[in-house]
Amino acid sequence: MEKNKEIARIFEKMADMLEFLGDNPYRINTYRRVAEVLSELGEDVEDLVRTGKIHQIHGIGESSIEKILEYLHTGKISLYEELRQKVPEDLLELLEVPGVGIKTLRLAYDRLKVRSKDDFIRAVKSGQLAFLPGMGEKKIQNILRGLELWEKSKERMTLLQAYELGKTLLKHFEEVKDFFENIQLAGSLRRRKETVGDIDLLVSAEKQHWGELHRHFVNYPGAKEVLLYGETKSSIVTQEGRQVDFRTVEPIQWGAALQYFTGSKEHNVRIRDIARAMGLKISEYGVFKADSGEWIGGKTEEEVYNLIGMDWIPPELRENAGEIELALERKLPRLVELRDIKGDFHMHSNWSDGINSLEEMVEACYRLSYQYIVIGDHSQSSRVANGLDPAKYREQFKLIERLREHYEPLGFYILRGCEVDILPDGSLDLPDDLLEEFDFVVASIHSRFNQDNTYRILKAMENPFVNLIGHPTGKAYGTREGYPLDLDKVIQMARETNTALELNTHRADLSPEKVRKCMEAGVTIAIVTDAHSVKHLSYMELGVGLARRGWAVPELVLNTRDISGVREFVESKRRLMLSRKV
DNA sequence: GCCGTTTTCGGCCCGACTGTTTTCAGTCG
Repeated sequence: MEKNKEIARIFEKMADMLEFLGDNPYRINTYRRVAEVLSELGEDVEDLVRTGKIHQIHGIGESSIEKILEYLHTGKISLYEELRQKVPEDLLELLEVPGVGIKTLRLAYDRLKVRSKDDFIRAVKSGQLAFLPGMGEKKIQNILRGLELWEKSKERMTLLQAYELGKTLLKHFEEVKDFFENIQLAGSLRRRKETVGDIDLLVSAEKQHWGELHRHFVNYPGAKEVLLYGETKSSIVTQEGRQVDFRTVEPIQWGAALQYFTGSKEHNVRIRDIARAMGLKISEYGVFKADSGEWIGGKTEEEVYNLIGMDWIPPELRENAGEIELALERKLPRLVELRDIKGDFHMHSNWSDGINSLEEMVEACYRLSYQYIVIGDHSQSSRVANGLDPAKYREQFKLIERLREHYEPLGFYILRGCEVDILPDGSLDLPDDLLEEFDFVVASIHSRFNQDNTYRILKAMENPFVNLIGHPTGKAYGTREGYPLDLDKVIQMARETNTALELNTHRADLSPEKVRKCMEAGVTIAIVTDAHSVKHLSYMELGVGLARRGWAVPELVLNTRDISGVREFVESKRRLMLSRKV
């Protein structure tokens, strides 16, 4: 799948370069679309070429196939090489900076002879850019703030990026699986922190294989640079500029090492304190008696925790935020687990802005052994997302009806759903008589964030047919802060109206702290992928991790209910709200 | 550059917000 990513990246860059040169916007758009399709494709592009299936991929035409073939044969795309002669590639990296677009870069290029990233940053900071037309005080401030944010976002990756990179690394080690016993991603990725600084990869193996394992690690195809290459510890920097630390330990040290490298630091400090008070010493090599230095355990994490008189603590809770006290009392809650999840409530098909067809999404969820799914395409006012009008939804109902005939006998239920826009005044983008026909309704704010968002969401929750508020705070990982909102009021209303709040894996919204607030208030959450392709469906595991980080228990996670439980959830709200009306 | 039960040529990329403006350009989702 590495090739898919490489080619997608080149198409993305070509689109940027063509835009810089003022090329046909539709052509540019097409290149972006090709990049998107390639990176979301569930199959290896080389396989698709071999089987000829590449010709059936929607959005990739003859001209693009030619370029793909050229790349597969020669490792290059001549158009890209030509463009690199005309456009300073390095400058275009700044498109990632919020508030900086292609026109601004072009303007600086033409008028200030800016040719590189550093040139541009200098031009902003020295005040030169401010002399150009359309560049007022506020715009300059905006760009400066954008640059700051951009620098910061480069330091840490989002959990999603870390997760993907981690999975690729694990796959890389499958080739040498005979040489080790255990392998795990540790660190903040294992704790499911929303942002991750670097990746920690830990392996237990017999000492004689360590050399081979480290050699395999530094030969990871995605490595750009080897920082460190030793017998127990090696580090690389990936193409994307991410550091990965790799460590080998002996099988008998596995639990202690995993505990040590998972952190957090604050958690481990407390753990070692408690051990010391018991006359013990914990290190990455095991648990020892402090006086004699005798090894007494550490093969598993459970053993480490049990030896100091507490229950094993789920990694997501290891922040010294009350988990240690509860583990000592053996009163930790039973957190939601991936195997509890029986369905997904929020996903898109190519009826709106998804990549895959509805049929493909359905089949993929069936294969995940879910019991039910909700198709939730965008509603009409989300024009960018190609939102559906009532007639389109009714057309989709017919398709769902047909699919049900096949899947329901297999015990798999397709629920009619939508992601309906909450309009600026808090009303919904679809009429009640249509909403009533859905089996499950997600309502979200997508635009006009400067309105009274709290009021909008409260009002939406009063609708008897709205079951879930989509990405309730508007936050998206490190990149977007979220709109102004009184979440406490939203939580209170959610409880009063039997409405669930969404934990959106795609955006990491709700954040774990906010999940915890919901749990304390007894409000039900739903963990959803908001999948726009088949591939995204697999991120459920991450969503569960984020929920666990928010101390989520299965009783308050809607996806742990079976189909009749979900139907009861929907029905009970309708009954409740209608009874209030009379 | 891609696509097609209204089209094999002519659509596709819409609308809000912000900041710079006095009628609009750039960015973003």
